[in-house]
Amino acid sequence: MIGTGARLIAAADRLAGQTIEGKPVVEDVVAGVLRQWQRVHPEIDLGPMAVIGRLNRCSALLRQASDALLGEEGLTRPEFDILGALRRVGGELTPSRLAKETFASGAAVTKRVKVLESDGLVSRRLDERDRRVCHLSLTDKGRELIDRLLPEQLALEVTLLSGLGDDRQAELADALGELLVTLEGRLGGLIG
Amino acid sequence: MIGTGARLIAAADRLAGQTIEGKPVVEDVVAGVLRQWQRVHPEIDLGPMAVIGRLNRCSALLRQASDALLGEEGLTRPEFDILGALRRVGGELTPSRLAKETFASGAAVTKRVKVLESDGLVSRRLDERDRRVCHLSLTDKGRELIDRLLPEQLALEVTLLSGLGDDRQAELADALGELLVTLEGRLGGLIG
DNA sequence: GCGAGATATTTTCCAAGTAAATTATATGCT
DNA sequence: AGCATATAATTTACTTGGAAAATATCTCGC
Repeated sequence: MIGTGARLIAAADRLAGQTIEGKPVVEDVVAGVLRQWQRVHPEIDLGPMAVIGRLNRCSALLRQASDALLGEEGLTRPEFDILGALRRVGGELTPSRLAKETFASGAAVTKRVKVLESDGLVSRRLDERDRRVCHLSLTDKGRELIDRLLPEQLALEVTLLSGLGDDRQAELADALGELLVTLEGRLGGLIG
Repeated sequence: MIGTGARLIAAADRLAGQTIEGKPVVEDVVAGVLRQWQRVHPEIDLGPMAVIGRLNRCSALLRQASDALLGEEGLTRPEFDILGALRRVGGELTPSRLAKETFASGAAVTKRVKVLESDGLVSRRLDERDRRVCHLSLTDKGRELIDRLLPEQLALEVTLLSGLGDDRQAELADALGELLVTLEGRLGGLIG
């Protein structure tokens, strides 16, 4: 039987280049929503919705696709994020630091780590100086898993993005980075 | 205690990517993540993560900001989405149609509508032909609320996006729309 | 007209997340 | 030293969302 991941990649492949002379054959769902609003409230400027509505929808669809891939491997996305954070920092993290790295609450990290520990993917070391603290790290099994999954995940993402040319992708990354800097500056203080 | 030292390390980490000439003086959080991965796996192409990581993070921050605004009005975002869908279609919707419009499960719609009905924002009309079906619409109170909230929401979004110039916003909307079309094509059918 | 199956909605049950409380420990002030 | 306060991690209590079951009704073919 063929896996969901393979099916996803096949589906994404089939989508690549579904344009005529650079213009989309069909408009995206947000365009329809914008048109509906325009009919009801012609006086309102819907510019922000054209950006943010699409951003949210793209995010949701991309997330669903990669959740499906991770699901085949028996991992949830938040668990994957924890393994990823531990891998990319290259050493140990405390639960609270891990919460910041993965933008999650402490309680959520506690629960996820408990599962990952019982799966033998993460191990815990107690701090000698400060007995409130513990240090989490990947086991060999955990490192092997994330090192196998990351390329799979990226390969799926490549196909998901392949409807856009490389230059367009770079443009997107650049604009989103610029936006993200201003959002972090504005909201980071307020939120976390 | 670990706090002071760890905080210094964290601060140093945050500064690590800053450069003085032409390059970004402040970078977004995803840039730091990419740098960490690059150190661990220099052979992997992280291009997709530069796009998708930022996309997801922008989406999360924007959502938090507008959730906060809606929270002040006593609404959740999913509830707002339901009111918005009913407003923009300009008439009635069945629960199942509403579920499709708001990308939610039928069960979630049932629960949300129950709350909105008890708040006097949504009303229900039974179909005479087909007694399985009902038709939902906004009450006057519901329409007034969404008509007051939508401009507030858009005004907030304008300020959130104001770090980008208008041309850059249009570029973003365009690129995201192109991406969204390809993602929806058959991925939407396959997954959602 | 009457089953068999299809469809619309709701309900049930469970998984997962958070805020707030709790526990345990460390730090700072006097 | 000793107590008030701060911090790290976990636990608890509660909320929300979805998948699947349940309910109610319709439609089609005979």
